[in-house]
Amino acid sequence: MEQTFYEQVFEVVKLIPKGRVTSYGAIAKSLGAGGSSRMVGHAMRYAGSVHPPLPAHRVVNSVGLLTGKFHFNPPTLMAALLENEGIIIKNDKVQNFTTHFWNPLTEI
DNA sequence: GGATTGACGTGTC
DNA sequence: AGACACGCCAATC
Repeated sequence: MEQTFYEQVFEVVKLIPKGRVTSYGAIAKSLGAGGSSRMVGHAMRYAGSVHPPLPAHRVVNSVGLLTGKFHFNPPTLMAALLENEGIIIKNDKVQNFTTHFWNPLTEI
């Protein structure tokens, strides 16, 4: 099986350290997708379909907004998990986003 | 099989 | 600094 774009996305997401978050665009860039950041979002939609549920709660948009929180089982689960990892969520938004940001381009 | 939407990002006004 | 517009490509209708 060739590593599809989605599998690579899953791999990167799984590599996100605990207490850290990243953005769709950063993942897309690290995979060479560049502007195809939306593909990362589509890949995340498969997060609930894959066997090991991906820590999709660690993936937010470029401003640290929990855009996909409504796709979680209880929509509040995303913020709850992030807060459980020491990340502050306010107004469905990651506080100190740049501090908790995990750059796959650099850390991978 | 064409048209629309979408867990987004970046550039421009 | 906030709001609007465009692009990217896949999945769904």
